[in-house]
Amino acid sequence: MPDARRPRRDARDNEAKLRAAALEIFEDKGLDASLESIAKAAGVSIGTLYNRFGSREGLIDAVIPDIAGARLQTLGAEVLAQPDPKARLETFVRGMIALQRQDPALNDAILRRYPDATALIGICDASTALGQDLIAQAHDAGVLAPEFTQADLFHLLWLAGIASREAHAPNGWQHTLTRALDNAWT
Amino acid sequence: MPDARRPRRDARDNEAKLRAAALEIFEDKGLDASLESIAKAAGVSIGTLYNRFGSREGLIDAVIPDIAGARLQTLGAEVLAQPDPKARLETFVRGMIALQRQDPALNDAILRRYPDATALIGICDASTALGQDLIAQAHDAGVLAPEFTQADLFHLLWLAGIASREAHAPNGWQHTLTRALDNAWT
DNA sequence: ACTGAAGTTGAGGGGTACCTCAACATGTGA
DNA sequence: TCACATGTTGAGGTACCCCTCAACTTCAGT
Repeated sequence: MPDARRPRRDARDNEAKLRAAALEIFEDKGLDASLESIAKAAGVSIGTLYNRFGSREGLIDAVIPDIAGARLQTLGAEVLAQPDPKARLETFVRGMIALQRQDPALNDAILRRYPDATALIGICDASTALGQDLIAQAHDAGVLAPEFTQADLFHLLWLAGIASREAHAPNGWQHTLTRALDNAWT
Repeated sequence: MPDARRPRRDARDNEAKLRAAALEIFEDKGLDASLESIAKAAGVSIGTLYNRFGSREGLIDAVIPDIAGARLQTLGAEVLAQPDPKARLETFVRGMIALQRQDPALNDAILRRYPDATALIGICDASTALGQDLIAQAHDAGVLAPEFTQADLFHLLWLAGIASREAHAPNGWQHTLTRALDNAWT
């Protein structure tokens, strides 16, 4: 009787191949990339993808939280390295927009397009919490207008997210969004 | 021999039914609505739709320019009724955003998602030209920061457009965008 | 080597949408 | 009335994509 607890080696190999292919394709095309294209890129059948990960959300959660967590942690460190609340909030906003622009997968994550990818959502919630902290600190320091709330921050990043998703996006919209932030400092 | 120049009555009737259905569905779902759903709503086969209009662009051009032209003309009149360049530009921006929000078809038009719908594009170009005039007048009057260019106006309205297209859009993003405009007055 | 559990496969059923075209229907002038 | 130009129809081909499952293959313990 085979050991019921360890997966077979071919299963582990296929899982690894699928993870690698999924990471590449998700980062290139976004989290709504065709699962069949991922299976094909992994050199494995679509049935195996479903065997290993169960669903798109399962695959997302197996692949994206690591990279998303690392990126957000890096940004968090940059933010904390700033000398004052204003610089911290500004670094956070610009950093988030940059992440959204350069990585369709992370952008979809931040937009919460797959709410059932619970591990990923958890990481995004952490970044939202960081944003709220930074808003509160800026308010406490008196450098941010009281009318600029966490909802405004949310809308700013949400706009950046959907703008980033547009294939034929014009350049320069970031300027328009950060202008909105510029207007909020006291 | 039948008169070669006048279409048959059933053809005209079907065309009218298709126009009515297309207008309703385009305004409800946007210009990318399923053509089959339009044919079905018109009580006509999909083949007839293609017979009468040739393509999605043909149907769009047969149906949308009228309504789009009327709406933009109304907005233009409102704009001209304003007493000063600043109020005119602000009325224009808020009016455009309102149009984009309330009518998915007009929004798709303004985003130029169907560049081959030439009649419609012509009308949108006219509204762009109006925007440019208003920017220039505001600059001349010295009420608008020189750094706020027509490109900024374009980005503002483009962001409003793509935000309006999101089905699960949060409310309040308009505030974020108009904050960007607020920041541009001298 | 053998065997049974574990794993893989990919055709196939379901769905959406586009567009075509051969067969059929009808309006209209003579 | 009738012929035929004009017009309608919708099944069917194409192209995506999702997800399943019965048949097949392979791993690994004995």
